[in-house]
Amino acid sequence: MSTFTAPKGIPEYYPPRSADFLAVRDTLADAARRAGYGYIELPLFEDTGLFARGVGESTDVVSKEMYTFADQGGRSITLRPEGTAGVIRSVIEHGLDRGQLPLKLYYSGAFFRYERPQAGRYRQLQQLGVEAIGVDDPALDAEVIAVADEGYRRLGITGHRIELTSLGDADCRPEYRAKLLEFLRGLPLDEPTRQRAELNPLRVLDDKRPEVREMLADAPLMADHLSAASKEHYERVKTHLSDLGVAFTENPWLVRGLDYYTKTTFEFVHDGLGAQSGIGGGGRYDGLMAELGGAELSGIGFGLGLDRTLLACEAEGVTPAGQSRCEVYCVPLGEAARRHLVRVSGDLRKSGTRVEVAYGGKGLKGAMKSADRSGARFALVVGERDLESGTAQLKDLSSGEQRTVALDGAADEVRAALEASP
RNA sequence: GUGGGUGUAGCUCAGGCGGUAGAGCACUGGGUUGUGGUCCCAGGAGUCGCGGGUUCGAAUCCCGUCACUCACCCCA
Repeated sequence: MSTFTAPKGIPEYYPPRSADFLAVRDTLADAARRAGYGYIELPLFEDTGLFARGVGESTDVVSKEMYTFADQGGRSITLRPEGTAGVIRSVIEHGLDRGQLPLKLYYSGAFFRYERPQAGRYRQLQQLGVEAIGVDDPALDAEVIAVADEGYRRLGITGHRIELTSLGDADCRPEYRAKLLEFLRGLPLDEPTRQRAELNPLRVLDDKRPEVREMLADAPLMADHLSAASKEHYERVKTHLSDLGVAFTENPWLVRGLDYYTKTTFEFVHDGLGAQSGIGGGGRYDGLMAELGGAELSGIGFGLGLDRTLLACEAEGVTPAGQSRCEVYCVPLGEAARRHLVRVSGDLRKSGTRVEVAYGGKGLKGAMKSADRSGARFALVVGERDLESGTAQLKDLSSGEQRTVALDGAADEVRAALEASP
């Protein structure tokens, strides 16, 4: 065992798996870009107050899961536990909402939560998120959900499902919330759950313990208490999703851990990751912008867990990283041959060909083995006899066929061979 | 914060009635003086998590400790 180990609960990705991880990020980002979302790069840490205010003091995330510390100047700093608060802060700070709306942004990177790690749950997690700000149009809600669905589709996974509900708005939520709280107070709940109910009764609905679920069977649901406007909004989201061909299931028990969500709320779930089945989630937030000192604008967005999405891919046997790392593997025998092949490899790379060279004192047999493992389609071999005749051996690694080509035109021969057999 | 499981080679693991370690994969070399994928042979590689105890002797039994892991709460 080495002297130093990685901090607890942090996944590390290295070859070959890191290629799939990168492909997950790239593919999901591509889906966002194709729908018109522009990239925003944000700090990994913010003023602690931003999350306390934006995410909500009553959430577990803020109350017990934040990495908070004082910097050299005595400021209270927190490693970001989620993405939306930072995006909104930046939008307000730079007046990004003063142009055409909706403002459509996406971000990707690391987030931090101090929790006990388990399968698919890490202290440093990777997310890709999207925010569409300034327009409260149900069609936009549908677009956001469709972007995630499209990303998953492009990755090649099929085992995910979309759970959808509405959390209501400022007109109907308070009334429902009071009703739910009243119901919960009549239940023989344990003390921590009781406290959670007082803080935010909605979150109790998410409890997974069977005995609690049983007690909750007759709980009042938001879906039955939506205002006319909220209901209309929700119905139109569903209609647009159907028009987009995005399948979803309604789950009236769905609640989210972050306080700012209103109206449309959704979660992407996948079986086969272990107990943590959520691979992404999001929703609309009506009051967040104003809460953080901005205009009275609503927004909608999602956060997709890259680590968990990779696990989902692996559970389905999907490998997002398509192309092999190498197309041509150069095998020089001796220093003189190496000099020629290094030159050829440079030539090939300049034209965009993925090429590797056998370095060090590797024997021919060992070099050919490396060629095989590299996934290359061709090996280009140059030895003493080739140098004398100014030739190289171009071998097709799948068929085993080998032919002699001129060393001078080797790069062109390789390019032609790659074109001829795609 | 609570509960279960596991710590032996780079990786996945076997061994475990106490007698100072094994397999497969990977890596290196050879069988093939210049040709990979299959096969055969050989090689390098481990303070058996750490500390203490019992014992002539501990990877094995006992105690402690740390780490990892799964699950609860909660979340991506």
